[in-house]
Amino acid sequence: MLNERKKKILQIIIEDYISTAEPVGSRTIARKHDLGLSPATIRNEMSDLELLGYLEQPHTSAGRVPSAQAYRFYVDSMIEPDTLDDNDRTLINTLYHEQQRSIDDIFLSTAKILSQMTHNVSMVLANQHSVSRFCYLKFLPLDSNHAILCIVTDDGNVNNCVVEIPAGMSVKELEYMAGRITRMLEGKAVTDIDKDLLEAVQSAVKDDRLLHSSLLHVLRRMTRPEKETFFMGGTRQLLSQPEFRDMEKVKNLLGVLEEEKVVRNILKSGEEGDGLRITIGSENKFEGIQDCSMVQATYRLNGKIVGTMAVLGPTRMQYGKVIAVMDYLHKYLKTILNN
Amino acid sequence: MLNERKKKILQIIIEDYISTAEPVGSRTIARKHDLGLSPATIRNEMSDLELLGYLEQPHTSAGRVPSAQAYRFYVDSMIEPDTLDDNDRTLINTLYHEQQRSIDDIFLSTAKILSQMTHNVSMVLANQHSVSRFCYLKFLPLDSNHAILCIVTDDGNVNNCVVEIPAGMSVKELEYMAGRITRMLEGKAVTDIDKDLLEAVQSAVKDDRLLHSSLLHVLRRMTRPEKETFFMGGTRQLLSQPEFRDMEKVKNLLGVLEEEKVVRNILKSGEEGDGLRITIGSENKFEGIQDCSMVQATYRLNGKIVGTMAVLGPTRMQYGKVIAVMDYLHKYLKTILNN
DNA sequence: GTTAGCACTCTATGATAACGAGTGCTAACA
DNA sequence: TGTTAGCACTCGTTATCATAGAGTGCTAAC
Repeated sequence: MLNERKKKILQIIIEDYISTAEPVGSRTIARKHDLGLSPATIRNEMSDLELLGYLEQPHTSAGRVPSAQAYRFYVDSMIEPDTLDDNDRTLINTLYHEQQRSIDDIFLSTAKILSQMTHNVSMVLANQHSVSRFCYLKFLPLDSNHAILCIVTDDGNVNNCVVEIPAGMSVKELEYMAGRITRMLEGKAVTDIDKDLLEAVQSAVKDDRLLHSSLLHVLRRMTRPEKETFFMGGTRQLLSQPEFRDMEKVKNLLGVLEEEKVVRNILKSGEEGDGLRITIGSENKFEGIQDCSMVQATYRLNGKIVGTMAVLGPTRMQYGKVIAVMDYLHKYLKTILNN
Repeated sequence: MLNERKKKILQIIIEDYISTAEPVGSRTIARKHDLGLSPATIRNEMSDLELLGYLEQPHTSAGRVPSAQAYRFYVDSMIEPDTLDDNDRTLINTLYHEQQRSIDDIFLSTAKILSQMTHNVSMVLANQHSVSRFCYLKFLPLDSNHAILCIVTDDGNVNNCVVEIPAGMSVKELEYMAGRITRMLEGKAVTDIDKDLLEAVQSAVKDDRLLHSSLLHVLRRMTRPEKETFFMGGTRQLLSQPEFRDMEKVKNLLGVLEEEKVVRNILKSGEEGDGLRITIGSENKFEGIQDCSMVQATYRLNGKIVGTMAVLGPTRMQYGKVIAVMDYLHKYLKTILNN
């Protein structure tokens, strides 16, 4: 375990590096902070810290830079979340009140705030349907041989699909079939679709193949991940970060971020954890973002995931600030979502 | 008017610059192309072309670079669209057949192809509803005091919104009201909503304010631009272009592209023109993309706009190739959309 | 255990020179 | 009169070199 002095020095190095992006040297530390220690002493401590794996040297005559291990230690045991100052708070409030028509607008604002305040890429994934339940299935007439298959959920959503009315089938029969299927699905959560249920439904319409495939199509669409709204913003902010002065790095990262499916997966995989989840550098399993850090928060309503948001940036990230902003947004979202 | 020789030389310079991104000098031209002219003669012609506004010199001892005016002339009077080679054709076919479930998938593929084949940013805006017409309005029951207001259009779409059932209103009354409104809207195109119509509808429900505002909300949502699906891709490709080696430029452009609304506007404003529309450099009215060129194609079905796609890149763009790809995609989309 | 001192390392910076591609001009040529 | 060879000149790029500055590690003294 590190003694107090080593801890203190490590913390100074990390925080200095986070704010300047320059390797930190012993002289600088001695000058800037009144530790009552000479550069030489600090040098010795730094040498130890390097051996222990907390620091790295870009080259012999540069200062030292925190390792991923150092950030992990920092985040786990010595970080104290910033408190947002008044500027930040009013900025958040302004951005939120710009327009707050739909849920989507709210999440869009959230993403904007996140990237604007942390100068990193922000991502928000909102799973609006995770808590909804089936109400009933109904056919709405369209023209002489088409109808609209509608599945209504208790949150008031209508999932629909045009179907061809099987030749020789009367409206009555169609209604009867809708009633049968309704009874099977009624009250079930959309996330609870499973093989058994699908098979049961299949049996109810097995005499008509077209109808069956349409029905499955709607059911599947209701639960498939693309149904979740997704926002991302702030790629521009990244370019201002000194670590991305190298074009190759930017290209790599943008390549990943451009693939919406990949990003969705990254977010999905981080949902399991409860509350805040911080992934540093190579702790991340996904290719292309392994020299980045990610701070992710998942929101639950009655235990079910309703959304997740994340900030992605260089490992040299203002963890304290990011955590503070996320905390604040969390509370905000909670009250909004409860209405 | 330029004489043939000047034209020829201008064309060589433009095409050379497009492929190399380096200023073109008289010696290079003489060496690469067998014009039967010495560098000195070419130099004289280039000097003339510069005076006429077709060429620019980055600095005295560099070669010359085509001006926006030159590109305009090139595009208007001397370009011959490339023909796609077999590689390109099979690449397109492969990408299209990856998955073609929904209309959205098709447009997504289109955007991907565009950016991949032209190495530029691609944007696609699909207005799926522009040709649809009202069928009827219906209330679906939800719970004891809520219903779902549904507006069905003849393309089989259901636009819905949860409404509170006014206290003391019976199901019968609700159905009667739905009937009245249906008769007003029946057969009208969604794009034909105007003030008069809205006022007429208002009178039908004026005794209930909540219902009225919900109804307006749905009607408005059906026509508002955000309803149009939008895709963009290929920002990564841009970074490979030598003109974007300068970080500031990249930041500016990304800043614009990140604002989905702005990009939608840019696309919208180019829809008026028929067929292909090419905007070069400062011909573009939008800030931030004024040193870019844009090639845009708008698709119509029965005279109504159903979608528009565009390629955005540096003014030094392979216009011939871009046009060829767009032409090919146009035909492809036409046949698909007709089903 | 702490610190001053010193030699050493390595990057960044700036100056200088050489190079090369290109231009414009002039004079000669067909 | 249009074309071309020749030449001086310009200017960005590249290479080389010296220097300054920040930092390190080690040793010896406090």
